[in-house]
Amino acid sequence: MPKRVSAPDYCLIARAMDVLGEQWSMLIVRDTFFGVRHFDDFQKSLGIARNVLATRLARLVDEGILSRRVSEQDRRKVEYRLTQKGRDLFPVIISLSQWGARHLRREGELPAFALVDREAGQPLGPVEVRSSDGRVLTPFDTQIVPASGTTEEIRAVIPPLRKAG
Amino acid sequence: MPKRVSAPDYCLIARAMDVLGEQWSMLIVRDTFFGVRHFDDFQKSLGIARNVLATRLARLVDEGILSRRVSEQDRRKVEYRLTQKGRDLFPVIISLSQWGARHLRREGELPAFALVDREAGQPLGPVEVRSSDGRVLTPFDTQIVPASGTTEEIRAVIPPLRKAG
DNA sequence: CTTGATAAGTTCCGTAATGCAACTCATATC
DNA sequence: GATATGAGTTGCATTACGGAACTTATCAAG
Repeated sequence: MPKRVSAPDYCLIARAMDVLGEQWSMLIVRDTFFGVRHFDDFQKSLGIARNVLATRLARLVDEGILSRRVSEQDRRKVEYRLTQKGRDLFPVIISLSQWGARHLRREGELPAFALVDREAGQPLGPVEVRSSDGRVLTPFDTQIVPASGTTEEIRAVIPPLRKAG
Repeated sequence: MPKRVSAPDYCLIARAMDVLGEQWSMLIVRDTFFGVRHFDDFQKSLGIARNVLATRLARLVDEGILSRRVSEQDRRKVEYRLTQKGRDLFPVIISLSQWGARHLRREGELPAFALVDREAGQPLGPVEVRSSDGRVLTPFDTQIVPASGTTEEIRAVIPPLRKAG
């Protein structure tokens, strides 16, 4: 019975982090995006303890992010794959990786691998937050509102963020 | 001296999760996006233990994601704010929240709050991964390549992902 | 200028999670 | 049959977390 991190009752980010915020979970998902399928490969790729890996994989399967199936060709092997729910984490993984590339790269360091668009063979564009009509938004361009309000009510509720800081 | 989760030496996602994968860190960042500034407010909002909160805030400041300054008006108060590095997590936070909205909402459940575009008062569009020329990409439309290769070399390196599964 | 309240942490300690190595168990290979 | 492989378990030492009480600095009131 794993300890749950927060009170994920109201906020969807909290609820998402309840699963993905467990140590190693996001990196296991990343590995599956990059084609890792098998227990021992995850273990070697991440250097994670085997018991913890077993716990994490079970949870990710339980949450419907990964599927688990025994290989037909070799019934010793178990294959973990992303479900659609798991694949929908694509923007999360890519935006994390792009944030890392912008802010965590040591001076002069070049990445060993890149993810490219298969069609053009080009690097991906930056993942951006947009309005429903396509304008790129910064945090300052957004505000939180009670979800039940109408648009008119909405604009009055929360004072604009100030850029001070 | 906090324990570091993985070997964050090569992969930028691993390095990002070295900070943000610590329990609570992402939720602290989320709170700052939504205007939380003060120690006790984080504590009440998250229900986190005070010692752990102190550790997390110190680490986030140390990593340059949050800034810490003593209030001019009341020198008892300390203000934590997002730095530019922290604000650049916007797409990560929003894509996480959208993933949660798609996959973690209980039946019939409506969110209490929504983030809207300030100008139009409308909900945000979905955060998407795009090619450099703007096409929306799924995981199947991408592949990993050694970063030093040319475009021509690149396309031969890794066999296309199969949609089987 | 003492008293009381507030804000931001710290300290202490019991409980829970992690890391590590060795072990099991089923299946495949020689 | 003997050995190897893959996917986990088990047991135990180490580390991190949760909770409550405590400290320190500052402010506001009388």
